[in-house]
Amino acid sequence: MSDDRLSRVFAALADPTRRDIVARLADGGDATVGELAEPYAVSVQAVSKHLKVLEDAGLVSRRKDAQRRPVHLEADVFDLMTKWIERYRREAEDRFRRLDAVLESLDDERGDPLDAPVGDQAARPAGASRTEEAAS
Amino acid sequence: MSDDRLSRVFAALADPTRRDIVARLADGGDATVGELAEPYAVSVQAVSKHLKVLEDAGLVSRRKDAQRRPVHLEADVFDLMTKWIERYRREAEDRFRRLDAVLESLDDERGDPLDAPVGDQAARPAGASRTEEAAS
DNA sequence: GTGGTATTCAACCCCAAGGTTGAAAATGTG
DNA sequence: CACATTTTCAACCTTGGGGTTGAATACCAC
Repeated sequence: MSDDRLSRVFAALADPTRRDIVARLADGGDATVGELAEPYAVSVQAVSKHLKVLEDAGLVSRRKDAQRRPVHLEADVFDLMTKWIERYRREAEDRFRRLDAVLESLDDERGDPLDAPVGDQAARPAGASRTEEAAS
Repeated sequence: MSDDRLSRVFAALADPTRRDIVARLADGGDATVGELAEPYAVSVQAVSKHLKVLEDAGLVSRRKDAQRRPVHLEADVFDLMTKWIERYRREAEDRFRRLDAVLESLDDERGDPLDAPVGDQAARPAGASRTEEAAS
């Protein structure tokens, strides 16, 4: 469970330590594993694991510099998230606006509400209209 | 670990089924637990648990309508995520621009690079400048 | 080559996450 | 009241995530 890209990204950011690492890379620039591990109470190995998670999610990449592995933040992934979020935020707001319109029209002329089958609050269960396919 | 708000939100969205539920609420409007569970292969109880996770994260709320519990998408949380993402995306880009400037100035006059201690690519380990406090 | 430093690999705990089934709770309906 | 419907609660199982420690790897410095 959770092997698609978005799942990995969200899962990676669900951990405060990993979010903090991202934050530090964002305003501190690239850093080595040791540097990144220093502030935390946990072992270097643990941080190394965290970095692997971030890497698998595509949030960071590791360069190779002698025995050091400087970690670099890949800002592109943010776009992926933003896109997902914005898409559904938008839809939710649109639907909301449509609902407002319906309520208004109901209030006004007290008759059949346009064409949008919005909401169905506590009315008949509708039952068949669900669209599928998890987020692209 | 992971009891703060953002952690719960990201963790909630790390599951494809839960993301799908959010997506369906976003463009289908409120729906009951049964309706939401119908498309999936899993039990209704499992979906009920998913909804609890979403609710604890503040992504949805449940109204009370007889024995049904219509689920409603709380679009506000999206702002929280967007804010977090945008903040660090911005910083990363700023840092990037600053780096460009430094490289440019190095290229130009071949001397001490302004004041911003950007990047330190493979130079001395710097060692002490890390700022703390995980994302608010 | 010997040694020190930086990072990962491997084996191992512990516990929370997602799933199951079965029963209980809450509420409309004959 | 008896019953069907919708949802949650409770107990349980299995898997994976985050942590640990100890060894292996890779590289620079002497």
